[in-house]
Amino acid sequence: MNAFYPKNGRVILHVDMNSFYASVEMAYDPSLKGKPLAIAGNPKERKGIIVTCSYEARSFGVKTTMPLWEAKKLCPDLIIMTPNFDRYRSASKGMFDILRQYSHLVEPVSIDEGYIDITDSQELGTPIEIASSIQAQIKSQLDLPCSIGIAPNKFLAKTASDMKKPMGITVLRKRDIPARLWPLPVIEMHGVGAKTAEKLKGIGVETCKDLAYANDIQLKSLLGINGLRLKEKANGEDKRPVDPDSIYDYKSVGNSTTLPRDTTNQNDLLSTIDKLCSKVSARLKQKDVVGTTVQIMIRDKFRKTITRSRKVENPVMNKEDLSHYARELFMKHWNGDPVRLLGVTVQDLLEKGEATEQLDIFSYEKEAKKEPLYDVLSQLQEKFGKDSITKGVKGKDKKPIHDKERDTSFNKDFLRE
DNA sequence: TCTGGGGTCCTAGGACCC
DNA sequence: TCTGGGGTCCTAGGACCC
Repeated sequence: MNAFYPKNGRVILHVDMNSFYASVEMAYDPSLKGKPLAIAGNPKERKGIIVTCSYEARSFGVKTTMPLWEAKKLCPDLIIMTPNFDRYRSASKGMFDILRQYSHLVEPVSIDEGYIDITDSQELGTPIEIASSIQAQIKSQLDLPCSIGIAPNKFLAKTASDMKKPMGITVLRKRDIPARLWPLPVIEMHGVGAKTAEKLKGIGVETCKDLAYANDIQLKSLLGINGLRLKEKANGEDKRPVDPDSIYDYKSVGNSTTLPRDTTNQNDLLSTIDKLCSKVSARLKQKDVVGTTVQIMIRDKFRKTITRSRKVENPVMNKEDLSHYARELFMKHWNGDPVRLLGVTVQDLLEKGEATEQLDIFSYEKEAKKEPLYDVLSQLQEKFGKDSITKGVKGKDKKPIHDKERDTSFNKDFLRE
């Protein structure tokens, strides 16, 4: 029995890579080390915002999501690179491979951060020894810095990893909460943004301590179920398990793009929709999933954004079907104003195997008639009623799609750190 | 001369059903 | 002749995160 582990309860680490994209570029080209570096999109395509920047750049006041021109004003010597996602994905895989050497309970939450449940890893050392070893290994093998939080649950571990950057290791125990969590303003909490912080201020809640003692009824009416969850977290309570399979549980797959300039040209807009559909379709195929809801997104020059979606009778995966629905939605809902951004997303995903299984009982018709599946299905729907066909592929009959054969590589394609 | 792109989760109203 | 109380599904929007 290791005295550093609790008799009951868990030990969770949260590993957070420091300014990940910028650090990967520095590892790739060490001459960049020590210099103000930013990863940003191309301003000529109106994508010139800072995605990540090095600590040297941050010392000039450069921040994530800041427009490039503003960053340059603050830091004229800023080195700017466009993202190399393949490098980041590969570094990410290396990082998670290292984490899995310490426990099989590793849950990636984004390309550059994840949780590890080391409750049953006592033979490897104390929690601090394990964290130090992970940090040292990531540094020596990948030349990348990270911060690690050690705590009895995910929320506290995440909070702890934020407390010391870069290359920090921070323990946050239950008994540390009054001194270390409660003084923080609520906006520092994971899950509290500007809007929620403003609402909370309205009922006199400004610090995490205020939140920890806030009135349940008031919180519920102000923020819904999330208000009560936030209060639990402010009290250091969080029962969510570390789930290694959560990355296989896709809810939606989508792509969007800001156009080089606002346009009302219908041909250009439709061909952009087609391109987005091709990308989404390729990703659906790669994940081997289909979806039953198609959604488009249209943003205008005032950045006002609308989404329009429809449930489709038959699961879509290929780009022709997807384009058909996406174009239809666009033509039905576009008001003719100049468009800044377009997006296409497929939701209500199912494993492809499962969806075809549901349809297999009708396959003799498909074979006999040699017609596209959707035509056959619409006929069957007329014959048997809508429910007889659609029930099996939607709603509660659907199984979550994480029962896949385990692929240990990190394959959720996040774009940002 | 501004504000990207990938997601998740929650809410709320209306349709519809029993 | 004026109307309840469940529930689910669909759609749209919003808050938040990295």
